[in-house]
Order: sequence, then structure tokens, then C-alpha cells
Amino acid sequence: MIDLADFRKRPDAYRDAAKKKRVKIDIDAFLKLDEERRVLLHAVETKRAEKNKVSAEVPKMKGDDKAKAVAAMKELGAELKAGEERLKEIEVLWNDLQLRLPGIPLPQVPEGKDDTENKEIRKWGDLPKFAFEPKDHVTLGADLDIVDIPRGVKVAGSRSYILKGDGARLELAIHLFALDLLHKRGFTQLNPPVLASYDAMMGTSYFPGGEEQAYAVGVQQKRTEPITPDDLYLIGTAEVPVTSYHSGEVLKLSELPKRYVGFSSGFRREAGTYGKDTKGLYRVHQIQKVEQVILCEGDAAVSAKMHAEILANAEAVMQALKLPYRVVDVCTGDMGLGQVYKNDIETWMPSRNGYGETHSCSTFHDFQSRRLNIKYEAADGTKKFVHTLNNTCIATPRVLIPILEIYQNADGSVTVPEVLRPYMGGQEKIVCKTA
RNA sequence: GGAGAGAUGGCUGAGUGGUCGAAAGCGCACGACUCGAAAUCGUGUAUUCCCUCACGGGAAUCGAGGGUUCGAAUCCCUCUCUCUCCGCCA
Repeated sequence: MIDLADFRKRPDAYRDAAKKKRVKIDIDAFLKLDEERRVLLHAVETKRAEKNKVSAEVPKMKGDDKAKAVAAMKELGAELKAGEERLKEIEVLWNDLQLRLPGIPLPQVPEGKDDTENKEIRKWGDLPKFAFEPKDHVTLGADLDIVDIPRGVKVAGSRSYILKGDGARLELAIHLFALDLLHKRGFTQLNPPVLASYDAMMGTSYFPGGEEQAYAVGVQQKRTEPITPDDLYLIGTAEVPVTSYHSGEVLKLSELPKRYVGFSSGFRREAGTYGKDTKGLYRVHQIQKVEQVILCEGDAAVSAKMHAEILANAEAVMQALKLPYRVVDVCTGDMGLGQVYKNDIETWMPSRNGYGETHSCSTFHDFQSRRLNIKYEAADGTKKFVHTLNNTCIATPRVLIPILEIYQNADGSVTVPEVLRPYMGGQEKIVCKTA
């Protein structure tokens, strides 16, 4: 949610942002509706003030005067009701549009229509060279009996998988390594619910808009308002519960920034991606993720610093794993509604012969905190909205693609990255047990 | 799943139709007293929205939504949540 006062001052900036982000919203319609709402609101409140005033005087009146006043108020009450009803109708539309107004991208964000126009800002690591014919991760996973996709599909449908044996142990090792690294860097770990309320989904701005990407519990899909019985959604990322952790709270300046790391599964319906990335572990319905979340002072310079920090953390993990990657500035058309700056880390995946997105680092400024109502008491005693940021630290199973493919050996085994060995009892290699 | 109790400001807790946005206490802030502190005394202490350059004014909010009424924290209906006990369960 954006600052409406700011919006009214410079609607063109938001018109421009909507255009660049490819957000379909009629800014002029909203301006008109907003004005209509304010006029009507004023009229209704004036009537209400009159009614309140007279009603307060009624008990002191007697006889004729009293009867007249009551009759007049009865009439006023009817008028008021009509006005209130119209106001309510307008506010439904107003509120719906308001939630779709975009955050304004920072100046450094490149303009572009989609992910093909993201801009590479740096590269790290050397691309692997194989002296043998390398296998892809699906083949490796099957041959080593550590990734069972057919049985995953049997049990839970398409885009499902089962990590098995050393594959399962490797996954956990990756997360433990990342969690340890963030622990050492001052992050507090939260293992949150993977179920979230409508408010949490809305507050983090997954809703409205992303309803069809979320699995809903006990409710039908495609809805814009909370309904019974459960009103719970499977989260796509720990960002949702962790960012919502302090919703409705006023934090002390001295306790900022809050550095949290959420560890959870995430669930995505992947609606509308039929036929896309169907093979292997790239695009699946359930992921496991170590997610960094920051709440900091509502100051662009501070959040920029935090953005760099969490991006560096993720890069540190990739470098420790010795996986070649690049960092891109995500262009306007590929950003979310509320994001003002976003970097992706893309990791080299031999089977794709290219870089594939493995991390996403986003700065929201006060877009989420306005919806979630997370404030802090500033140095001058006023209450301001915090800035929120989040970034993947590591996510599986997608990162297993580069790990398996890059660390494979000519004999079909996979070397365990050195930094992960302590988390696998010192194991150095994953070999085929049945061969 | 069964039975019961409850939801009021930062907290505790009064308040069953008319200056109640809300007593009182605690907490907190400021001031007085003090060398300083404690104690004591005094003053102040919710959020959101609208109008205004500002001073200030208005509206809404006592779990949520609806209703009755000139007027609702108080009456009626629906829902949600919390707590206790029993059952079931990782």
C-alpha cells in the first residue's frame, strides 16, 4: 500500500510507475473516485456531526421542542443512511484500487518488459568444464537414487519429487549450513507456520493478485475476501509469516534493524506455467527455503544498506558452495507491485546451459509495513512505518540442480561441497549404492 | 467434538440507554520538592480518517459485522477469537 497523501501530490509519478511495471490500473479513475469519496465523506460527516450535536441536546429539551428535534433527527438519520450506503459502495471500489497502486521503483531500476530485460551487474565464479559427457540433475538423481521424481508424481501429482537417502541429507545440510552462517551474522531464526491468514497474505502483498498461486485450506480458490471455514493459505515463502511477525506493532528504534531468518517449506500452485520447466526440480509445487527478512528504519539510505547486506549474505553462501552465479538488476516489468528495488541471483545450471534464478532480493520501503501496520518510534517521537526487505539465502530443491550437475564426476558420483560435509557426518561423495 | 466463561485504552479493571473516548489504579512523560535519588504532590498520557499553512475543528473506533433508537460500551442478531474443564490426537 502506498502513501495516499503522496499519491495525491504527484499522481504522475505513480502513473509512470504503473506503466513501467506493466501494472494495469486506471490512475485517473482512481483519482476521480478518491475525490468523490472525499466529498461524500465530508458530507456524511457533517450530517453526522449535526445529528450528534442535537442528540446530545435532546435530554435537556422538553415537550414540543423535544418532539420536533427527534422528528428532525429521524429525517436526518434517513438522509445519513443513504449517504453512508453510497459511501460504502464507493469505498469498496476505492479500497480495491488502492491495493493495486504500485510502489515507485528506485532510480537505478532498469526499465523493461519482462525477465529478458533484467540487467546483469556482476558475475562470480568460473563456468565448469567437463572432460566427460555430463548428466543432467534428473539423470544424476535417478542413477544415484537420491531424487525420485516418478514416485513423487505418483504420490502428489505433477511437479512433485521425493528426495531420498543422501539427497535428503544433502538438502538438510544445505539449509543447516545457510542457517549457521546467518546465525553467525546476527540473524534470529524463526520456524514459522506454513499456513497463513488472509491478512498476512494481503499484508505482504501476495493478495490481491496472487490468489491463484496459493493453495487454500478449506476454501475455494479465486476470492478476494476472507470466508469460512478456515481462511488459511499455504505460504509460498516464509517471507509471509516472518514479515507479518510484527504486524500491528510499534517497535523501538533501538531494536532496529530486526534481522530474521525464516526456515520453512513453501507451496506454489504454479498456475499458468503448464508446459514450462516441466522437467526436473526447477519448477515444483513445494520448496524448502532459508529466507532472510529485515525490518529497518523507514529511511531509504538505511534500507539500501540492508539490501546490500542480505544480498551479500546470499552471495557468501553461493561462494562458499563454489557455484558460479551472476547478480541482475530486475527490470520494472519483472518486479512485483510493491517492490521498489530487486536483485535476482542466477546460478549456472549446466543442463540449461545458462543461468537460472535461485534467489530474489527485494526492498519494499513502506509498502508492506503500511499494509501490515508495522511502525517504529522515530528519534523525534513520531511513529513511522518501517522498511521491509527480504532475500532468499538458499532454496531447495532448485539449488540442487547446479550442485548435482557441477559437482558430478566422470564415474557418476557427486562430490559433496566441502562446506556441507560437516553437516553430513564428514561424507565426501554421493555414490551409487546399487551399482 | 461436548460444556462453560470471557473479549473495554500500554496494563489491571469499573461501567447495563443520554456531556462515556470512557472512572479508578498501575505504568509512562514532564514539572515541583531534593545535593541527587526514593517517596510525595501537580500536569499530561490511544489510534485512524477528513478539513486547515497553522491555531484549531469534525468523524470513527469499548473483539468484528449487522439491527433497534433522536441517542448504544450498554438492548437484539450473526460471526470471530481467547481461556477453563472433558474427549480425541502428534
